[in-house]
Amino acid sequence: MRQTVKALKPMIEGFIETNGELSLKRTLKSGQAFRWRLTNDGTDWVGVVRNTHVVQLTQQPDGKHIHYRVLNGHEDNDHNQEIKPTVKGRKRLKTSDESDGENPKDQYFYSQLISDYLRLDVNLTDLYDKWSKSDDKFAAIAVNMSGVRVLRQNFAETLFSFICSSNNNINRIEKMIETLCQKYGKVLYESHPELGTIHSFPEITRLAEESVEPELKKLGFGYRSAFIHRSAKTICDEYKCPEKWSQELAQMPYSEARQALQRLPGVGPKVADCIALMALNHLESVPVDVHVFKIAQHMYLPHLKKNKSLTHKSYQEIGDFFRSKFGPNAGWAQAVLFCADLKQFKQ
DNA sequence: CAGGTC
DNA sequence: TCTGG
Repeated sequence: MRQTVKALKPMIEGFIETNGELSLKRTLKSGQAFRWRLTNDGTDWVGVVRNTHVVQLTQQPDGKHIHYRVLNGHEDNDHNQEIKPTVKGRKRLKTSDESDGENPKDQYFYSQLISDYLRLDVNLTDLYDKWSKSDDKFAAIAVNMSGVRVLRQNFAETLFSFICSSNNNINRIEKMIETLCQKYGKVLYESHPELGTIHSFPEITRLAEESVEPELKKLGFGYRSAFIHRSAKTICDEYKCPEKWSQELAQMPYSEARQALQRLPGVGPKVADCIALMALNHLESVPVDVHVFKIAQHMYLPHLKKNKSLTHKSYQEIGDFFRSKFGPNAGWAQAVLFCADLKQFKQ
């Protein structure tokens, strides 16, 4: 019964093996996702996976496992019909009164969900080795920058998050996205002791409503207010089913997807590349921001030092250089170098 | 000046 | 160019 499930507040948790190939801090707090928060005196990360599941992740002392806990129930969960709240203790054995197969099935579902989000299927050791062999500079940086992963994120959240990112800093981007979720998202989890009520990211159809632009202006979104509303409206008008469109963009060749994305207001080359890399599985996409521009100038392409700012031509040149150096997953290599360049990860 | 875009 | 440090 649904009421029973709600009342019992199912607690699903377990461990996922990472083979030492995941740094939660470097992955969740390196500016690709903006909604993960450190809680419990700096030990646990809390965020939203697949825009439905409020998940708490903890890096284990052995460095080779993460513990996960799904904090919210199963309202609006269309993946499973009914899940019995059988998991309480860690690695608890099944008791005789529990029906066979239910508990492992749930754990499998959630560990798969989280592993998919973190792209744990990708062997990061192999990638780091390959990139280090083809570039000494990368190798020198990578030894102190292990476990940087490119997340597999939602399309809509990535799109509107990076529209907000233009000419902006990470702190303010996080605040703006939180505002979007609180104002237009649905409640996923109520009254977290440190984070308060946790909301989903808004539906595109919600952001397409006429009232959104003036409301966002009032909330301090500046010129991004119009970009957000007009992009949402364009998607709803032209593509009807946003989910289907994102699947089509993922199927297209990278350059075509990039071109299609740039038809949206507020989406230029850099934002389009972020979406392609983080939400459409186009791992050859190399978003070139000021950080990557400086990295390219100092480490690889010294002739660009004469350029004061990024031009269309130098943008293309840097992306092509990364792809020629690091291959089909160049965007991921860029993410590692970018992470190393952020203030918070220096030394 | 901050992870650009029109 | 919006806006906050």
